[in-house]
Amino acid sequence: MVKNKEYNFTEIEKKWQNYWEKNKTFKTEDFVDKPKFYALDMFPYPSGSGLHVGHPEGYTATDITCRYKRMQGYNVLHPMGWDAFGLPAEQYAVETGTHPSITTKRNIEVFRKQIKSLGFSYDWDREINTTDEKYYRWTQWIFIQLYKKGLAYIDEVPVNWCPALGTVLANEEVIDGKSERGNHDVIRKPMKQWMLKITAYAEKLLEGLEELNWPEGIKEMQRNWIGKSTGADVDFEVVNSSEKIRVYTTRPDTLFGATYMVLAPEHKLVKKITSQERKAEVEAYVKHAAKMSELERTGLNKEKTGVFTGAYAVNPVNGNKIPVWIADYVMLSYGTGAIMAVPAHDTRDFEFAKKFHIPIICIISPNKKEAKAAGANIQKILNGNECWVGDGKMINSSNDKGLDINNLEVTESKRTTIEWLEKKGLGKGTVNYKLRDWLFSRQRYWGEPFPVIHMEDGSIKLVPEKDLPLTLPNIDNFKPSGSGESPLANAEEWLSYTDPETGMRGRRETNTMPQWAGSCWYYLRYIDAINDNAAWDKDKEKYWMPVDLYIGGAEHAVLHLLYARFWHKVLYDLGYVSTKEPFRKLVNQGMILGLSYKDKRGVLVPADKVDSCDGRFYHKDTGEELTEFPAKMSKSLKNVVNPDDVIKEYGADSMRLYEMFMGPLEATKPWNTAGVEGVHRFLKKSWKMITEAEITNTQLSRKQLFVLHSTIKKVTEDTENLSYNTAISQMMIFVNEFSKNRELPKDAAQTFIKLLAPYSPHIAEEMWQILGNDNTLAYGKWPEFNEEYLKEEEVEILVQIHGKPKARIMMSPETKQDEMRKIAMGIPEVANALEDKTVRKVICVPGRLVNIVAN
RNA sequence: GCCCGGGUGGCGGAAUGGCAGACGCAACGGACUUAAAAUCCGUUAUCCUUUAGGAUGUGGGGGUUCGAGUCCCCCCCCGGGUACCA
Repeated sequence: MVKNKEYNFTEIEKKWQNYWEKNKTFKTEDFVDKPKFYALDMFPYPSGSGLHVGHPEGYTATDITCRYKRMQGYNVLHPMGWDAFGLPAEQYAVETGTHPSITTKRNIEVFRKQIKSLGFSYDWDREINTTDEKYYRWTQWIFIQLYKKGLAYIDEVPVNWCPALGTVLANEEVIDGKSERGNHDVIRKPMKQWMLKITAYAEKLLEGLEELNWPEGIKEMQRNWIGKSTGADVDFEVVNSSEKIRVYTTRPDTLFGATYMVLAPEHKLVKKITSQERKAEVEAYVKHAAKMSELERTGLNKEKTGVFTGAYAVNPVNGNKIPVWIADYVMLSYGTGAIMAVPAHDTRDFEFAKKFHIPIICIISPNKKEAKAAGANIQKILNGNECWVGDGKMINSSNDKGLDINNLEVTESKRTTIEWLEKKGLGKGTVNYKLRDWLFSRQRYWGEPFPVIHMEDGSIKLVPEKDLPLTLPNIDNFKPSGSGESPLANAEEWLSYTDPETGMRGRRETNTMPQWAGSCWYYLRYIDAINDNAAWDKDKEKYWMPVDLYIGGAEHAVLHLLYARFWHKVLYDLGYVSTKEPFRKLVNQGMILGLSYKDKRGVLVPADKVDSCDGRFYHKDTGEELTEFPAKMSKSLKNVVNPDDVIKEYGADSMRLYEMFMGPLEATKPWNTAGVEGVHRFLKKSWKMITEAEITNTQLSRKQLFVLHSTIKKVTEDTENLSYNTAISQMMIFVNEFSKNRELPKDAAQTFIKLLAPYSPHIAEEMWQILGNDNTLAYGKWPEFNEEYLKEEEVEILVQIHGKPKARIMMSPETKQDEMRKIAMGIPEVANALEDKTVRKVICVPGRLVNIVAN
């Protein structure tokens, strides 16, 4: 046994990382006869700036759980890969001419090295890379399956076109209608784009959420994104015209209050119904609206605008002639692109009607209680001078054609109105979703090419599956083509195609797929990462799916998770996967902030300008006292923490431990390097406890048994619940207790090492070896606790009078309530306090307290 | 505006409706040392009080309860998401 060795973490960590790699300790076999556990990390985009401390947070969490599960006898799948297509590499290529594949390869190498230095137990044989043609071959294959199922189509969709840059920009590259780079004008230009019909799965995506063990907040965000609403389509006849305007409304009950209509400026009826004298004004407005981006139309302009078309329509419930307007607050893309406006009961319509002096007719008498709570003036509402969107009873709502909903509540009147509309053939009940089809093409080089050829007769030909992958041509000019097409439009040779059978010529699709594509199914490829015959083996899929634990950032709450669920559901319907949902349990790790400093005026001070002394902070130059506060890590604040530096100074084990000890996994929390010091001290103390104590075979004291078994219990339960921070606290308590003595019972030592192993695996392996074991601890048996040792003979019971602590007394936790009461009343202090008082009630909680109510 | 989180010591945080502040950081005192670092021991919510003790205390206000950080109602503040979705 090697004794009194210093805790040389650098050496120990290198030694065990080499050992695991050489022995393929974490290579995962399929079909092992053990319960399976699939833990997935959201794979990173390998950026040029390397890993930041946010990445290892989630990775450490899954790694702890995986190591813990292995020790509990699970067959664990824990893979890692690279989401490596994307804009930054392409922009770098435009600037420097370096091919994105070179940048990507280099960045991946840095990322891999950094991730490996943390000692994660990934099965590196399953590493994937979305830019590898052996991978994207199958991304293309899935696209073909989507296409064949009728879920992929081409549509003319407006894109952010920047004439000055000659390129199409992503939404995030456009700021206030100008390009982020160069501040050039950006206009919306329609282009032919691939769309995926995610709307066909809206209902399934909504229903599927029910069965998932996901944070309620994320599920709610997805529900809102899908945005299901029920209502009715209603037809309004246009006066002096054969046209009808169809509107979608969630409030068919308010038809009697509809005093005007609004069409989206792009609505196809606008041209047909506009009167001669209004034509010029309407056209000008349409032109103006077309220039604005959707964000400008919706987000920024609070003030309502619109113009009257000169046309009138007939309200189907009462025959009233109502004016038809156009306004940009109505979107073509939602519902039917036209609305009936009920200004008395819709805030947007109310604002609009006020501005343009359109009549406002109240048809709901507000629920008095609700109106009072909302601070509404009922009289003003009834007069049409205030808007009421709450509940109430219908008024002024009957006609002579058999519809009378007066005095009905909202729900009932909706139902009655829809029935009446359907009977008269004027409308029908419908369901609508906010969810829109997914714009699936990008005018970029660095993405998956579509396996599609546009033939000269206008037809679309798919690249035969056997000819996949369709690889990216090797080009050297990554500048945009100038036409709005991707740089692929310059790859003449690659573009042209001649059908080998018919001789017909065609041109390849120049769009590429968005970054989402590769990440939509990567969890399936890990299952069978090097299969050249199929995207994955169905039996392996059955064995491993679904993912049991998926950890990643909340920024992917909606899009990535919704898109991946969509593809998964399609693959399920096609019989390629066996589960309806891919990710059973989802956890979002919180953001890690840096510590920042500001002076009294609130001016931020970069961290390298700050001196600290006695727990206070001062400006290096001015000496002014500063306040410390958490803020997002940024280069300008100089508060970015690099994991490499932390590992160099404290080791990977300390880094892992601190990432988890900071607070709950889901919480946003500030990084404080002093905290790393704390957990590092704990590891040093553990090391000393094991290496310096005399390891004996002596019996544990009762107290030691209690601490040992409470520690097993707490670490087991907390690890199970992903409450890693409190598990670590308990291990600290253990070490504090057991390092008091010179002697350390071997059982306790070995048990502790096992509990620590998932958290700080390198030091655990080393200490395990020091105790004379020669196998890796990776598959060691997880300790179990014995309830017997958790029982205490005597516990301190609190005696309260009126809920105020009065005395404390030791007794067995088994003591019966009557007995507790008797003992408590017998305490002199208590008896004194109770003199000349009548005891009204005594509450006895065994093992806890006695509360005496007296007066 | 709406939706989702969250407000607990100097700081990160802990607490099945049952003694608020576990564990860690920082600070202070002490031991060891020629000294420092490291290590070890102790103190540390606030206020009053010499001690003993007392009062206050989980963003604010009400409520339920013998008992509320925890449950209910109202309000304030911070973070994130989203935006005229008819």
